[in-house]
Amino acid sequence: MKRKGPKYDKIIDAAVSVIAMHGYHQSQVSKIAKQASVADGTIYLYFKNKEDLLVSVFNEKMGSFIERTGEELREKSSAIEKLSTLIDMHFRLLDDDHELSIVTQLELRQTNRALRAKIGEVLKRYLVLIDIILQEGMNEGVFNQHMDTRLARQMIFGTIDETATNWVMNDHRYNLPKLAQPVHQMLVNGLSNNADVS
Amino acid sequence: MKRKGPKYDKIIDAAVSVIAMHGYHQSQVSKIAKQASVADGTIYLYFKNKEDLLVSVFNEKMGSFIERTGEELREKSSAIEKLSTLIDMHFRLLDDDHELSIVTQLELRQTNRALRAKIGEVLKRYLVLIDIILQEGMNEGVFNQHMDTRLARQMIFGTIDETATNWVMNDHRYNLPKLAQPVHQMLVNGLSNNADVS
Amino acid sequence: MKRKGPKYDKIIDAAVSVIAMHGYHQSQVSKIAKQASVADGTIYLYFKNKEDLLVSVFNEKMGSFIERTGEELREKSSAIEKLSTLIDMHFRLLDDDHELSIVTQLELRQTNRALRAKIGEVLKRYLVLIDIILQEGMNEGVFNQHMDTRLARQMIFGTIDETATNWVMNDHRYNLPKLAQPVHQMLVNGLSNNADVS
Amino acid sequence: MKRKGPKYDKIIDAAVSVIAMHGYHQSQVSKIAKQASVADGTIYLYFKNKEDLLVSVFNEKMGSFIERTGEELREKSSAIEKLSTLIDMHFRLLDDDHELSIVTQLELRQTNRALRAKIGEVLKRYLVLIDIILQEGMNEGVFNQHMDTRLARQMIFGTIDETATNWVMNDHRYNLPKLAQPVHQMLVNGLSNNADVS
DNA sequence: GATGAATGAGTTTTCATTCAT
DNA sequence: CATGAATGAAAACTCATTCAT
Repeated sequence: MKRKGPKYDKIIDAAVSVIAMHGYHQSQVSKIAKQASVADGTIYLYFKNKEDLLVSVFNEKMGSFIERTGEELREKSSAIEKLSTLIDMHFRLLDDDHELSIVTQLELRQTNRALRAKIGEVLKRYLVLIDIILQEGMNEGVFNQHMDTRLARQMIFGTIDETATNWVMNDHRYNLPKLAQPVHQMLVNGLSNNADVS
Repeated sequence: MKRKGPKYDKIIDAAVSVIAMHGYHQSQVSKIAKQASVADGTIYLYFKNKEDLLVSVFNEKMGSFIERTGEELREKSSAIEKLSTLIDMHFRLLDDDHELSIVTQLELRQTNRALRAKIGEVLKRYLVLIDIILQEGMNEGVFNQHMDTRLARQMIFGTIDETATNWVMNDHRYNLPKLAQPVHQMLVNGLSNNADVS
Repeated sequence: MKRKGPKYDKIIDAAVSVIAMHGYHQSQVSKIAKQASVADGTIYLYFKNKEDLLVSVFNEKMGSFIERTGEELREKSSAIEKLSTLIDMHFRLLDDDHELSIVTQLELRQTNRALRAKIGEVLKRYLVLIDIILQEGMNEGVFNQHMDTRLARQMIFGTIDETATNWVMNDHRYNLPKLAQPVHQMLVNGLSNNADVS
Repeated sequence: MKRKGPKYDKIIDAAVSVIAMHGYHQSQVSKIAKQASVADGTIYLYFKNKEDLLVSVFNEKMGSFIERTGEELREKSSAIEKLSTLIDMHFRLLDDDHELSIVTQLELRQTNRALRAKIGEVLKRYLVLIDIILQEGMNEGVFNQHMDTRLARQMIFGTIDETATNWVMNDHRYNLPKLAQPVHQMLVNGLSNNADVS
């Protein structure tokens, strides 16, 4: 099981392309192999099976993103800034690669529970970043110290994810990164009409 | 295509049961038929095809829920109360039928885009309810009058949905309806440490 | 098993219509029943099963034709005249009812061997008429007395049938009865350049 | 879609065998695959679908026959000889492969119109051979120059086909090739009692 | 007699994976 | 390392026929 090499990357990229173009259910291994200019059997030299390939797609693309995000966050001093950065980077990641956005927001969701469980494993590292921000904000005193952090995390992730998914389902018709700031503001201040804080 | 009768309901309920128990991809028509104690062919007297059955499952269960919710909201006088009611009813619907919650939060998502598009049609009527609440709250002056209502709707739905999905993925281990109040509070006031608590 | 009554005829006619319009493989019992304005089950009061219905269609339509032809032939005095009459009546039968021509020449052939065997039974009575003409012509001395009558019968029937089938496959675009005379001439004199013309 | 290779031929031959033995409607793909000693899926490496396989059966068997016949005819100098050769080769083809004769004369006819249309395409090349003979005979002056060549072609083909079909339906009980000469004689001279010419 | 709701057997085709070369 | 031909399991849907009313 080679996990590196030029063909490994070619297969990953081919998978994103094919899934984005033809949809998850029309993305046969043979189609991905042809797009990657390798033989069907070659895919099995690099991936245990199709599920492993799909998890790897998510892992490769999101894994490095999560790391970069973590690094970026460390450079910000306040929780408010960190949350803003997280949303901004998330939206820009998807805007920078529309194919990837289709794959992660739409296609990779129509998979069986086992695959989504493994994807969930990767996502956990992202959710940890959110938890850290929340904790920090509460320590700083800028976030409500009585809130349920699990709920807060679900609100943050659910809002970002729903916003991104709607953008993809609307064929990327509007500018997603521009929404980072208002989304951030809304998460921090909620719906209510209070004196602005952000 | 008979759309009523005792067998119609029996098949709908059997589909929910089978999908919740065995998962979407292991829910063959013959399995649903057996669970409903009808012949395979009988299903096709009531539904055009398997996709039609699945859409109908969602429609039957969510359609009446959306109506009931709309009626309930009309009895509440403020946007705050209405939002609170919406979240509460949503969580109680899922808590009242754990099988249904598995089906709507997990299994019915791993379907092709065509099916999800039809499910989306039904959901739109739910999102309209949210929009009405938002508009009302802005008119009342309790919601921020400068906010992007589309984003606000995505925050509300995304948060509710993510919260519900996490609850299902944690095997309904904790009490979901109890989360309605804190979720509502968080949506209204955001993460920030405001003095006031709605 | 009622073999008479107004519904019997209505079902037979409905079958011809439906088969001509939708083709053999799209002619379900329920479609024929609807066209005949009876319930599906009613068909089974008049016919043992679908095969029995189809054989009856052929029988009803061809049976009386064969009888009429036999009577007509008896009024002709020479074998030449009789052959001419046979071809003429055959072509006019099909021309008088285009739906029937589609059913007998195209649709009823794509059936299983059992059904075609039963249709063959009906046809035998027609072939007997041909045999009688041949025998008579040989006795009269106008037909070649050394010929194999089975072959002659196959030539006559094969030619008539092939001519009719081609006409149907060409959407009845030309006048079939007009071909009776030249077909007759060709069967009697063959391809060769004889001086005499019957 | 590989169209050559040893398995291609094995599948074609297996199809003829299975159809001849079990009949068209009892010739499932899996039965043909088993007979050919390949997996079911292998058939779809060589044929687009079952219909494509069946058309290919006809094409492979009749296509080369039509070519051989065309070549043979070119070596004959007179239309009379050519017609004689055509009939003779046709009957010998069927007599050489009884299984094939069952398939082409009986089983392949009980197919839907789409399939028969494609088979008709192949047959057209055979009918062209007949047309050439007819034209030549008319030019030579041995065939009636006033005859309708389309009718003549239908008489020739209808007679040959009907003769062959009857032979198959009589379980090949008599010698078909021996009938070539009398059939030829009858086509040329017709039924009438003229001085022999052939 | 007439109805029509219900039955349930039966088949083509796809595609992830293997393994001989 | 790489290939790609071959494998074979698995499932939605149709429709002739029945029988309780």
